[in-house]
Amino acid sequence: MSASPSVPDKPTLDGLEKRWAEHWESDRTYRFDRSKTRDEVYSIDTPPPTVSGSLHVGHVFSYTHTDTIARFQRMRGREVFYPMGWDDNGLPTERRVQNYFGVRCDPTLPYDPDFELPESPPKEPLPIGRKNFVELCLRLTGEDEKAFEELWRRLGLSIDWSLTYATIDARTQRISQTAFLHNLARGEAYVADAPTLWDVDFRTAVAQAELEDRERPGAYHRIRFDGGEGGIEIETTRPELLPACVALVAHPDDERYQPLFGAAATVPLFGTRVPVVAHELADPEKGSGIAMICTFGDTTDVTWWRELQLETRPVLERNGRLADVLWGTPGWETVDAVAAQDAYDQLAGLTVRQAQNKIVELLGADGALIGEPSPITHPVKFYEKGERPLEIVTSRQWYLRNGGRDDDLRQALLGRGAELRWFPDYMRGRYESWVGGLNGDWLISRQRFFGVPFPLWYRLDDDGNPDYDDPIVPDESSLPIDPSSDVPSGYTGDQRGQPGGFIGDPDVMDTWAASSLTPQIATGWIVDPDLHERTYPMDLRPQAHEIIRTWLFSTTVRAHLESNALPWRNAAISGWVLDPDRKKMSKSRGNVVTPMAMLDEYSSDAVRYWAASGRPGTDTTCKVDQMKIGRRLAIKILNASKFVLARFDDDNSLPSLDGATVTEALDASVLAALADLVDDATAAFERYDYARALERTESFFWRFCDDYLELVKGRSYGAHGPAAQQSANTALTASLSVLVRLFAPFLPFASEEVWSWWQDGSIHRASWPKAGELRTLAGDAADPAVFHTAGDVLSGLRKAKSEAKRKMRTPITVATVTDLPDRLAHLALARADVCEAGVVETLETREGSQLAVVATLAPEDA
RNA sequence: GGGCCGUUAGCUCAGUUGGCUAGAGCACCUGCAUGACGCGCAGGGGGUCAGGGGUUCAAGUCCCUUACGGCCCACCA
Repeated sequence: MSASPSVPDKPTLDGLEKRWAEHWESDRTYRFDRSKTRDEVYSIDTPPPTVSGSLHVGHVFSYTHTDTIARFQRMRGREVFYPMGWDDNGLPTERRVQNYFGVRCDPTLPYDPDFELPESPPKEPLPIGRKNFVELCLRLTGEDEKAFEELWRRLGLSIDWSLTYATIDARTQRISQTAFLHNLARGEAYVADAPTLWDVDFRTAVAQAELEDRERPGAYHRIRFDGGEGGIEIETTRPELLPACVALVAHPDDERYQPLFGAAATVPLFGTRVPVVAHELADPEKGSGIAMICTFGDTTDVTWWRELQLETRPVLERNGRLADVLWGTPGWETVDAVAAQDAYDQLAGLTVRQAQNKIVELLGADGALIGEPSPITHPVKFYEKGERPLEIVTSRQWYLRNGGRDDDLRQALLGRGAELRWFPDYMRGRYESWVGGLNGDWLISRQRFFGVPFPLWYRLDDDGNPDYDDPIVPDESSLPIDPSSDVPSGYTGDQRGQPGGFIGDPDVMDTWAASSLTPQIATGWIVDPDLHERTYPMDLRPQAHEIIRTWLFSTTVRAHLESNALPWRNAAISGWVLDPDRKKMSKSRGNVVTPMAMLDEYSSDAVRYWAASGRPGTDTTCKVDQMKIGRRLAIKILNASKFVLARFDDDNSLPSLDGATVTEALDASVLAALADLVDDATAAFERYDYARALERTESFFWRFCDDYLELVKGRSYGAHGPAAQQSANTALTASLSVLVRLFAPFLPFASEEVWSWWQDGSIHRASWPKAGELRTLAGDAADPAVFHTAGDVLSGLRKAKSEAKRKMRTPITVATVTDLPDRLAHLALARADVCEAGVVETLETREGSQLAVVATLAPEDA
């Protein structure tokens, strides 16, 4: 502590971010000390933001929450391991690269090391090889990542930037491929040729976790099949799949259809003979009570097809159009191949939507359509990033066991959810309902390009057909590899694609398959065992609630399979930021404010204040009012600190707190109240309730300024002699030190600024305040009630002046305070300060049932 | 269909084991140049704690129920 603080004449928030961000960087304030051992470390599994565009205010919100926790733990003495990652692989980046550069990936093309982009983007997308495409992805994400880092530094995240990773970098690829090969060796990863949900625009399979329902218009079409007595009428929303019909199904107990079970019906237009079957998933209440099963209209069709062992008649191609079909050939038997072909040829090549219109026309002409289609709206499954409804196609895909088809594993993973500490606790329910509702294993392969390749090759037989059952696996020490350019040992490059040679697996892993390993990636599993040992398993997974079913669950799966343990102990789930007010989104006020613009306008501390006011797990609206309040709070801290410190100069130096005592009851009281605050804020932080810690601290701080500073102002300048002055100054400096440290996790810039006026080193490496030390300084007799009572009485005195519309320094000739005896006793202990602050000449007290203040003001004159 | 969260002042929200007369900020109104702060200070008005029922000496707080808002899961012919 320096003897005379250097306080600026006009404290300001302007320029603090830039100045302190540079200091923290050059001083390595947030650099992780890797000599620390696991028990001394607090490690955070930072969510890697998707790098495909820009960060929005929602990112600022949740990353601030984590940063307050990081700063709290650092001040408590833990060595905080707080890396940043970039989620740059995956579809969003691919889509952006295609649009930005005017290219498309054609994985059959070879790598062109001399490739250069044309001067201007070509009209037709330029086909380029996978490696060239990936290089463009890296170029674009590299630029975004720079902008992201700048924003995070400006916001004041206490990240150690030397630890940054990306989900496409070599380390991630090596770890992802290694983990996959372990899964494969243990039988947890397997390949299957099966119906899967398919996005026809992205032309890739998608996983259950990436689905969402959207309400879409549709229509029930009532269609008559020949069969039974007078035909069988079904209702369907997908008449275009009629050529793919393989059976009709009704509930086994449905008396209307029991006579038909085992009989055959004839599909209109196409003349296919299909069986009538029974299954309990058929709902007698729905439609006509009997449904057609197609390969495949929805996931229930898949269930029926599998459980009833029905035929397969796929009509949909992977591009979402109806395939060519030769009727009368095996699998496409019909009572009239010419008529079937005639009808079908009008559908082939059409999109689903076009085919639906056409078939309605054909059915109408045929007489098989009963009545008009009746419009409905119904939920339809979409890929969360997709634009057209998902279809179901049969394809060869990699799966990872996640409990969806194995109850023992499902129970084990539910157990992991129970073991994890959730903040807020009710978020655990989302995990449980998701795991409980899984209906299949995790489909991890994607027919895309910018991702981690499957590290596998397949042998080609003499006819050039691949053997998928016995892949060629690389040595782990050679990872990462790209099977589309690397060659398996024992082969030469010119054997690629040749009979007797090999091919590489063409797919990449789902983006979640890489990001499910962030705890391993961040801590250097297999690539940096020393770091891993010091930081894993991690302490905290902070994330938003909508990715519990994806990121949180998949990370739990990977750690459970690899290490048979949780990857972290705590999960802090943050809410979302809602649009400020849709109605007010007018052009006048430039509604879509970028985070950087908000930081510019209100200051980083102000924006952090808004973010930290959002309680854990709670969705919060983006309120600039709240930022203004934060800005005022930060300015108030500067000014109050200036007030406290400005009285100390070379002649009147800062009191040392070592061995100091306070002699005045009011001073002891405020320190005791402050000790309670420290307990409260610490307990709140320990349960990840940063919002409560902030609210309590803020609330105390305003009362501290309004009441305590006013009460001791005169005394601290010597109005009651040197001993009383010393007591005030000791309490003032101790309080300031504690309050600024309590604010440090929230307002890192203003608190660091204030700290620098009178302390050495960064406040962010200073120790978190200790209630016990405050209580020792306050002494055993200290009672927070003295401060509270004195403040209440002072308010009463002010009220008298305010109601008389007189200035606050107006003298009061006689003040009479009525109150309960014990409160009068408290008042007596602070009597001189109350009179000083209220400018009271004579103070009389009377016992009563509650506080009342009557004041006679000095006459008004010139 | 199953479950979770919420509903407190005009607005945004505190109110943790039930306990004096339900709080804060914003907005509004009235004042005030005061040894830091006018981006300030002092004060004021404003609430049937969503509705109903119950437990209790005592309920914003616990239980039941209804309504509304949001979310998760399941179903989706």
